[in-house]
Amino acid sequence: MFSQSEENYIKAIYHLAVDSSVKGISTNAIAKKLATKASSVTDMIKKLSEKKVVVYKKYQGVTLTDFGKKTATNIIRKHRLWEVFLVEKLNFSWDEVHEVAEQLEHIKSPKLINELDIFLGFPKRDPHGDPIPDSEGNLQIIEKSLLAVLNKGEEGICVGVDDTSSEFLQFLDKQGIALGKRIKVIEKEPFDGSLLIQLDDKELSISNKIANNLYIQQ
Amino acid sequence: MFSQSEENYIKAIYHLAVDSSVKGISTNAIAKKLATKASSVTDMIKKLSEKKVVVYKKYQGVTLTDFGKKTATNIIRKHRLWEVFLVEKLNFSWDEVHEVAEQLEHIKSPKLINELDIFLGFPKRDPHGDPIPDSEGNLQIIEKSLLAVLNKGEEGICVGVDDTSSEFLQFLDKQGIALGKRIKVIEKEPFDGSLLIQLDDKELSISNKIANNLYIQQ
DNA sequence: TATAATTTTTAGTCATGTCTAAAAATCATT
DNA sequence: AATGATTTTTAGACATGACTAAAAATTATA
Repeated sequence: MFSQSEENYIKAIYHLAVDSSVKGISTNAIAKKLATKASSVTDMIKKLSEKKVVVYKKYQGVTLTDFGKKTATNIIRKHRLWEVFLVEKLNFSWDEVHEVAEQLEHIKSPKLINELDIFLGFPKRDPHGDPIPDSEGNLQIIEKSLLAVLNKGEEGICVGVDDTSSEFLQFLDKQGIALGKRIKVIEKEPFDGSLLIQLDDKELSISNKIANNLYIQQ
Repeated sequence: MFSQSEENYIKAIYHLAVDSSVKGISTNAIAKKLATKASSVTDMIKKLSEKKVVVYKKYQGVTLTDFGKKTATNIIRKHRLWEVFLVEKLNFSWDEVHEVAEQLEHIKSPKLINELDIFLGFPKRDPHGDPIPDSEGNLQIIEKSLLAVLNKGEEGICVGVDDTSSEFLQFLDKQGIALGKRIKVIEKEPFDGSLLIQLDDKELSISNKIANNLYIQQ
């Protein structure tokens, strides 16, 4: 069993490893992600290393063991299932769920999470479009691309977001952009990278920054 | 905001105060309830006293302030709503809910608990028959009596249990005794206080110990 | 390849919440 | 009221997880 603190470190290391694709995750990167100090990270890493969650060599960064990865995906599974519950059953909007799911993900009860999965009908994605690992910790990989890489005339379905800040998610709500929506690139502005897109029956101009935070499945 | 530990102490003091009806709750009683040592209790009590949750005078025991009582009923509200959720939505049996609800009750999110209340249809009782406080912390008092005090020929509806141990609850399940069931006393055995009761269409003999842990509404 | 800059680790401290052992206060008994 | 038993508190220690400041190692730069 892991403490909440340990679980937060495991999750942070997993996420950093996934989207940095570097072997060793640096102490500083973890510290930044968890808004803590590098010295605290070193301490925790030593403990996680003793518990066989990570492989650690001084000054070399850390890597999750298979056991560590499994632990991480289990926490992520819980986090994402709770997010689905909050949005679908308790009327949370997608920008409100994260903070509460951060707490709920630490509840210890295998029965709880499996029954929740059943109750929700085995959802495959969380409200931000991220895949939910199965109870074995397997996570389906989704081929997706940033809206920003589409060329004029191409289109796709909105399947996820990169940035999950409240500001961004509320902006998307306001513009009517949601998971499952079909988006077509009408025009690409070379000057600032902004896009003119078609959404439902209306045309909409969105900045390059927005287009770099929206995932599309073609 | 209170830590989980603080919340557990507040809840323990509240429960002890309710069913002991003595002014000051003793250090030893709290220690026993929380399976901790008296010295730890003294330490925590000092902290809670500084936070205006309890009134404390050395060697005199503690009493919850109004603020403390409100805090306690709020935690109990969360605990019992989660119990309802687990039983009604996630197929938990009433002897399985306590441990998980002990964890869930510490989740901090007013929206979460109010939406959960709505989602469950504003339940008035938890799976053990205990009343659920409203969002103001008000708790309806239910006039109920122990099955053991009924006389021969009297009857009532099962509205709650005193003992909530797995053994007891599983025993009740096995015997077909559940909340809402009508129970009639057919015979009272003076020798050992056991009862012959009518439940549905069958007669059943139960011990005095059982009868002293079942609440009836006449 | 030295030196500077950065990163990482170590050493020591602190807060929380626990414990044991001993001292102090209260309660019970005669 | 005095003695003994019990309860409660105090004092000091420990584990967890955080921090600061300084030392050590690595990386970057000249």
